[in-house]
Amino acid sequence: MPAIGDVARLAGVSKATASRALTGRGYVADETRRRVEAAAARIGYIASPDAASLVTGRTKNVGVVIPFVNRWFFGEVLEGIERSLLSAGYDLTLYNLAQSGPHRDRVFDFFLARKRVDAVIAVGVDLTEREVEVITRRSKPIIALGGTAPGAPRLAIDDRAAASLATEHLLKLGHVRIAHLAGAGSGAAARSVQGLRRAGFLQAMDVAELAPAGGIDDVIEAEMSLPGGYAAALQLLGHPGDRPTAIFAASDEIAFGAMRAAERLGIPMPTELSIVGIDGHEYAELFGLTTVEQYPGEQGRIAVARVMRMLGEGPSALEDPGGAESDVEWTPLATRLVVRSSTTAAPR
Amino acid sequence: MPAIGDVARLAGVSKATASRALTGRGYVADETRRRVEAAAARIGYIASPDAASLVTGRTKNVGVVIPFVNRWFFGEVLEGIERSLLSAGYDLTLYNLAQSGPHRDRVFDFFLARKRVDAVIAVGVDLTEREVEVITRRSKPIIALGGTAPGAPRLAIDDRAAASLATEHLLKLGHVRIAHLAGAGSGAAARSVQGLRRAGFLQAMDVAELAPAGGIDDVIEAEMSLPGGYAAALQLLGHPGDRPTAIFAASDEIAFGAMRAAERLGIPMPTELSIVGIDGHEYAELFGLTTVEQYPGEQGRIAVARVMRMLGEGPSALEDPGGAESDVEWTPLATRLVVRSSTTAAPR
DNA sequence: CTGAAAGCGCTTACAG
DNA sequence: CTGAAAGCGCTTACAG
Repeated sequence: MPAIGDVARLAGVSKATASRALTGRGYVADETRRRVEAAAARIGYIASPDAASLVTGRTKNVGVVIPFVNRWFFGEVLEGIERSLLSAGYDLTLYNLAQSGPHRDRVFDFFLARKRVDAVIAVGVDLTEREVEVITRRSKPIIALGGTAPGAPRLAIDDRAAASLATEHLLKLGHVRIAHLAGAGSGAAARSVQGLRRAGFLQAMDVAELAPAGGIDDVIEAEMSLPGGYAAALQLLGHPGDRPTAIFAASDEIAFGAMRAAERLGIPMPTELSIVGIDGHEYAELFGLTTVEQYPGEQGRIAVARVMRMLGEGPSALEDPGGAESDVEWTPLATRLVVRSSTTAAPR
Repeated sequence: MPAIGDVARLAGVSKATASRALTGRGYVADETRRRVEAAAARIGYIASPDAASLVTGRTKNVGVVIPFVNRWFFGEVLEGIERSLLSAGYDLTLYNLAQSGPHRDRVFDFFLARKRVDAVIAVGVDLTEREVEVITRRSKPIIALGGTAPGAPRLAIDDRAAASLATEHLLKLGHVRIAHLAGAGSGAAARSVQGLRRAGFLQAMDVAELAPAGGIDDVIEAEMSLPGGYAAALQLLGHPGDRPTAIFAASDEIAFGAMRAAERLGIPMPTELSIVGIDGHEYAELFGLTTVEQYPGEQGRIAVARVMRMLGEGPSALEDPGGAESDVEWTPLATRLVVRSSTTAAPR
C-alpha cells in the first residue's frame, strides 16, 4: 500500500509538494506536478481518505436517510442521488430509516453525529427539530427531499397542487362521486406528503362544492403500496352504498392496487370507474394509468447539486437547475399530468 | 466537538486508558471504566472513526455493489444487508453498478480500492477476476450474493434446481407445450442467474423428452422486469402458431408482465395458460402467482453474518445460519415452491 | 491495571 | 514555488 511518502521519494520532492500536486491546492510548478502525477500513477497511489479527512475535516461522503428502498419513488431517488454523488467523487452512506423508534435515534445520535458524513440528504421522511439540530449543530448541510425538515432547505413537488390537479381532471370529466385513497397517516400529519395530497383533494372538491364519496369517512387511508391500495379499494368498492365513479389515489402504487381490486370485483374500467394516481411509476404506461408524473431520478440529481453547492464544491461537473434561489425559499419540482386510458367521462 | 483528551481529563485518566475503557480492548479496572464512560456520556463524546481507522486499519464500513435498487430482489437484499450492518455497528456504502464500462471500473479502481471499506458484498452481479483481485489484493473479504465472483465465497439459491422445480410443476400438471421467458443474457452467460435458470428449464424438459414451445428459438429472452416480460410475452403469445399452454418465467416480474400480456390478448388464465415464476415477489400473492420463493431479505442478513465472520467479528449479536461450512463450499440458500391460482392442469 | 510516547497518513500554515 | 515541522484524533506496544 503505497503512501504519499513513496510518491514524494520517487518524484524527488517533499511530501508537502506531493500533496499539493495531487490535491491541486497550492502552487506547484507544472513540471513538478507532472513528475508527481507520473510517480503516483506508476505505483498506483491512492490517498487514504481517512488521513485526509482527519486533517481537512471533509470526508467526501454524504449520508442518505430513506425509509424504503423498495418503493418506486424511493428507489428512483436513490439511484439518482448515487449516480450524481459518484460522479462528484463522493461516497453515499445509506441509512434505511424506520419510521421512528430506537433504530432511528441510533442513526442520528450515533451514525450521523460522528464525523463521517459531510452532509445529509433526507428522502421522504419528516424529521423532527431535534434530528435536524443534531446535524446542523455540527454545521453540516442537511436537505429534505420529498419530506420535511424544520429549518432545512426543502426540495419537493407541490403535492397539494398535484392532488388538486388530479382531482380537477376527474371533475372536468364530469365525475361527482369521487373518492380519495389517501396515504396512511395523511389525517394525522397535515404537512406530510400524504397530508398535503389529501388537502389538495379536499380543496378541489370544496371548490367544486362536492363532498368526497366513499362511506364513513371523507377519505380512506391506505398503505402507500400496491397491496395497500388493493385492500383499501376492496373496502371502498365492495361497499353496497353508492359506489364512486372515480378514485384519486395518493400514489400510483395505490392506484394499481385499486385497479386490481376493481378487476376482482368485476367493475368495468374505465367506463364505470376512472382512476388517477400521482407519481409516473414505471408501470403506469403499461397499465394505462392516468397520473401526475414526477421525476424522482432527476430530483435526486438536483438534491445532490444543491448539497454540493452548500458544501462549496465548485459548479464543476454538476449544474444546478434549481437556479440561484435562496436556500430557505422553496421552488416546487416539476410535475405533469399524463392522461391515459384509466380515466374517462363519468357514466351517465 | 469533544475529543478523547477531554474525556480523559474529565475522568482523571490518560488518553490511553480512556481509549481502552471505551473500546473495550485491554485491561481497565471496572471502577475506572465506569468513570470514563460517565465522562464520555456527560460531554456527548463520540470517537472519530477516521482517527480510529487510521491506526487500526478498520473502517467499520462495508461496500455493497448492486446493479439495481429498484427491482424487488435487489431492494429486499439491500434492506436486509442494511439492517444487519447497522445493528453490527457498520456503515453501508452503496455503489450502484452499471453493467460494465468506465463507471464500473471507477468504482473498483478508485472507490473500492481506497481504504474506506473493510469488505465488499457484491449482489447479483458477475464480477471479473480482475475486479475480485482488486479487493482481495488488499486482503479484504469479498462475497457474492446471487451472482458470481471467481475465487470468492458465493451465496445463492440453486437457480438451476429452482428452475427445474418450477418446470416440473408444470409437467406434472400435464403441460407439454411449455415456453420459457428467460432473463436477458441467459444465452450468453451460462453461469449467470438467468443462464442457470434457463439451463434448469431445458434440463427438466429434456428429462421429460419434450421440446420447449415458443417459435423460433428455444426460449425467449426478456428484460427481468414487468415491462420486459410484457413485451416478450406479447411476442410469444401473439404468435399465430401453436400457443404454449404454460410459461415458466425466469422471475416473478417477468411473470407479472406475461399475465398482463395474456389479459390484453384475452387468453383466459389459468384455464388456457398457466404461469409460474421465481422469486416470491411481494405482489405474487395478490396476483395469485405460483412461484418458487426465495428470501432476499434473509439472504442479505446471511451475507452480512458471513462477512462479519470473515472480518473476525465475534459471533456477538449476529448468528450465522450458514453454519460452519468452509468459505469456498457452497450451500444453496432456501427456496420453496408455492402453488397458487396461476397454474392448473393443462387444457385437454 | 495505567501512563508516556510513538505513529497511522495525510494537509497546512510558516518560512524561505 | 518548495520543504521542515506540526498536528488532525485516535490506538497500541512498551514500561512500569
